[in-house]
Amino acid sequence: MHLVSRSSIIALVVRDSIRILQGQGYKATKPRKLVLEVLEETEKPLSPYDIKGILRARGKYLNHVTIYRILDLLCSLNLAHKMLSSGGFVKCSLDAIEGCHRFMVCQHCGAIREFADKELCQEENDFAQDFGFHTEYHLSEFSGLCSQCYRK
Amino acid sequence: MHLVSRSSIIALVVRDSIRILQGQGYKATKPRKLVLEVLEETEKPLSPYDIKGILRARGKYLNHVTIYRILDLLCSLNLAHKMLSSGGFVKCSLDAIEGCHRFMVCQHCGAIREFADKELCQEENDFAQDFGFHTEYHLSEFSGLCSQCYRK
DNA sequence: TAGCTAATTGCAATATTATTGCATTTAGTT
DNA sequence: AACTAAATGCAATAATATTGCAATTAGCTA
Repeated sequence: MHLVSRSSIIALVVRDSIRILQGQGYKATKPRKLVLEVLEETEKPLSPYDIKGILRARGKYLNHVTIYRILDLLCSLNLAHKMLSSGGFVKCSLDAIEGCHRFMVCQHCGAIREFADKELCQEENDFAQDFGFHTEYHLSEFSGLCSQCYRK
Repeated sequence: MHLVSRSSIIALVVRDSIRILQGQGYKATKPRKLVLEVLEETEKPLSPYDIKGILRARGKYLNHVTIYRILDLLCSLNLAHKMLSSGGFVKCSLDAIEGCHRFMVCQHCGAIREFADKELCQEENDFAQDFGFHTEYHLSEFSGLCSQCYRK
């Protein structure tokens, strides 16, 4: 039961991200909106050329250089992340805890989900601290099966 | 105070890794020993071409294709890992817990260290389980400053 | 709303990284 | 020493990433 449509959620999240960009002095350009939309819709790690292909299939053309630069920007602002497993990029959830990003990647359907957990995050930081290591940010990637794929 | 020399430790670790390879039916070839040595000595994430360069500087030549294939093999056996931050490869410590690898990467000196912690690992898996996610393995990467670089 | 300007994008050229099929070599065995 | 499957090297190619500069555009300002 959905109270709001998927597409309206996407539009909302994209708008939020754009607002963050603007808040940092970056412009709300068409290419940036397009890349954010694709990342938000797809929910799977995408390479720059994946994104280019998806957009082209919709009749939208973006130069690959532009996509590289947009992804760099999004990552620098923690609005996107580069995944280890695939090398692809994913959109971060906006409520992710600063400096701590935890992803689960389903080996079967490829879907990724991001989770924020303050406690676990703190514990990990403490753990590092015990080794005299001062953590700036950390990234955790789980690989396995999501609940739906596990049942099959 | 070192009771054993650094180089003898490296030799030992390399030999252990080679033994694991042989145990799985893979041959103990010169190129594989060379790549393992470099990874073990360097303690920093290295790209295939980094490895090629280091070896060439020592008068050893390996084709880059060979290095790619060796790194693939090592990763598939959990003897090496590809790091998120740099995309470079690092040697895994042999005592790392099955399915759970935790690295700390110093942003200043670039050194990486792997840590195994059964409890933290279990906690993370439980956390995933709560979301209905069944973890096959996970990888955690801390980025920050090591104790030495922090003091400066 | 037109015009201005810095930021952003597109383009072309190039560099870097990765992959493939096949001939040659080598480790581990007999 | 000879054999054989496995591993490496080579050449060609594909895919991915980067750079400098010209053209365009978003967000201002008048």
